[in-house]
Amino acid sequence: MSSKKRVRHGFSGYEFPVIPKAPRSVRRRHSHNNIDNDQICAFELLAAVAGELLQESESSACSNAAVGKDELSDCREVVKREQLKEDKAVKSECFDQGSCVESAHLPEPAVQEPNLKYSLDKPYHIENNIFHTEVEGGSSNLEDVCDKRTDTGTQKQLTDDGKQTEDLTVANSCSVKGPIEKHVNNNSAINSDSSVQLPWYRAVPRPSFGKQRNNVKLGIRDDDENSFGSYRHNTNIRAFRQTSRIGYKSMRKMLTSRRWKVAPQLKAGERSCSKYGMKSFHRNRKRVCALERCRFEIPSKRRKLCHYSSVVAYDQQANSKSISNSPEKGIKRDITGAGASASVRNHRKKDSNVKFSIKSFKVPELFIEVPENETVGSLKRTVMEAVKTILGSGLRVGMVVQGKKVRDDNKTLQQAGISQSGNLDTLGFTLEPSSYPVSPSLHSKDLPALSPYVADHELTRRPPSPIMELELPSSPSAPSETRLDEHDEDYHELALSPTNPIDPPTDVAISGSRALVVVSPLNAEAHPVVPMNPKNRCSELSQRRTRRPFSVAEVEALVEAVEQLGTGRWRDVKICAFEYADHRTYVDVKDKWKTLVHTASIAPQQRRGEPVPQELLDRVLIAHDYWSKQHGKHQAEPSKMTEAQMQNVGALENNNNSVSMPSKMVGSAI
DNA sequence: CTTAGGG
DNA sequence: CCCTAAG
Repeated sequence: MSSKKRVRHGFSGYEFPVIPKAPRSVRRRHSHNNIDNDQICAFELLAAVAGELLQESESSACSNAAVGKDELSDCREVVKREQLKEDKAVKSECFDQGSCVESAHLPEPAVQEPNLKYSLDKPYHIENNIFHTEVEGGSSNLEDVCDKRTDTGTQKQLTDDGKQTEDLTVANSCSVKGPIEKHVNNNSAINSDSSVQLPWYRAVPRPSFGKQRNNVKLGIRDDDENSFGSYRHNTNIRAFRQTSRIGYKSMRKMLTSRRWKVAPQLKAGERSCSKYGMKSFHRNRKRVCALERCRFEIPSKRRKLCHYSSVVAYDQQANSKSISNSPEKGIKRDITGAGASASVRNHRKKDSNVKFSIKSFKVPELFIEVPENETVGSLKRTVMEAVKTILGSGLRVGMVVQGKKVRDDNKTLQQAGISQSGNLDTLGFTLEPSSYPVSPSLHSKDLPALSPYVADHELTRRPPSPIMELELPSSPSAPSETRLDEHDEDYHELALSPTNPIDPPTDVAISGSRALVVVSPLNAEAHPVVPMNPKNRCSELSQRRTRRPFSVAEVEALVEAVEQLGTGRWRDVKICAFEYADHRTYVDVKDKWKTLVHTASIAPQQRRGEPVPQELLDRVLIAHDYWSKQHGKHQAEPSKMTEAQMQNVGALENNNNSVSMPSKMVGSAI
């Protein structure tokens, strides 16, 4: 553990941020009371949750438990073989799509200890992915594994640490989803085949330097757009740029592109897996292992969706089911006549019951760090601790209907849009830290990331040091928070938007988040595990980014930037005017300019939203006009509007090259 | 990745 | 704001 500390410090300035940036919208830190998890059997907890949700379910846990074991076992075998066979292709595939998913399927909540342990041990991504087929033993060193990986030659050359990381990254690309879906209790309208499912974790060792190279950081997190992969690319590609802070977003796109490039490489048959595979999987209740899982992800560009628990609706009669809330749109519809599946019959509360089964819950993301020379066995234990921690630290259930969080607990299901009419396929559940005070208003805010772990993702824009330090497991309650706050302010969106008051503090959440750092007291080798708060992304869904109207100040900054840079260099304009406003991308800026031009050209009565001073609009038109002409003409010199031009109250309709600008002062902005 | 435009 | 074709 002490080594951890050392390492983190080692990653000073030169290092990259530890945690990827958060989704564009909804960036918040979350609290997570460090309810000194009394080792609450996570699964018991889940069982409880499931129990609540399953209105009439008389758990068929016992049976499931037994079944689960077998299936897991089988699945694992299959995975292994499959991986051996299709190794390479799949690996890159999975990686490219950025969804190195791995999930440990934990049998039904009521599972007994032995089984529990078993299932946890087996399907771990670490084993199935990182170590792939080359490592069997539980005592191998991560380092060794790395070497082996690179030796296979299937990955990129090991030229430096970064590369090595990549290798590892690629290696752990496959996922396993061992669906355990045994419906034992046929009498129950609601089949509680619930199972705990770890997210499609992906473990990505972080690059390291010099002495620190002995540590491997595994960002094990919920498969999502915010991948360490993104982070890594980001740093590699743009580290040299001051503007790397916006890299995340860019990367996201890049990854998307890569995914698309990969998809076509699949064989026709494989490609269709996304639908066919899933379909058959759910329909036939067959096991789906790593490879398939990977493929499912490929066509999906909907990664933004969180991994909600899968909900299966049942039609007691037909015994048909449909999985719902599949992150992958398109799949969901294919499953079956989803509507029918939710139909309810013969019930006392005639036609008013909603029946469904929660197939599985996904565990929030985890952040793990272990030394490179860590043993596999130890890492497994670490992960186990992480799981236990996250499950035992207090969870509550969140519900999502049609992509939206249902926060009002007082609503009836009907009011929430849940009825037996068949829309259950839009229903999803999430597990969230129960200590986190949900505030709808706060949720959509773009809060500064104060906590390295919970805030996750958004940190790429900041120097890494503070993050590193905060990872110190030994300082869960350290004053680091304050530091972060201060630090954050420096990097937070500049005071460019007076209309965007500093987001309300979320003390509870913030302070609580730090408690996420957990040091297992049970295992000497255990390492700090930090469950990443799932809330962030889960609440975000795949919705478009939250709308952020440009404030007048921002508009002014934009206008000024355009006046100087022109309308063809949006990236520069963005950097110039919104350097610290991470939520503004150059595309946003460009779009805004577009609308500004439009706004400026229409009657004031037709304008909507916060009125923009006519003065600014005038400047918009002028600048727009100016740059338009510049382009058509001698584009030899990308000259910016000179002072002279700006000072000149010239005619906008100049035919010749001498386009001039009015006397609006450029430097008066802000 | 950036731009430029349509949606 | 999103998505994408182009560059």
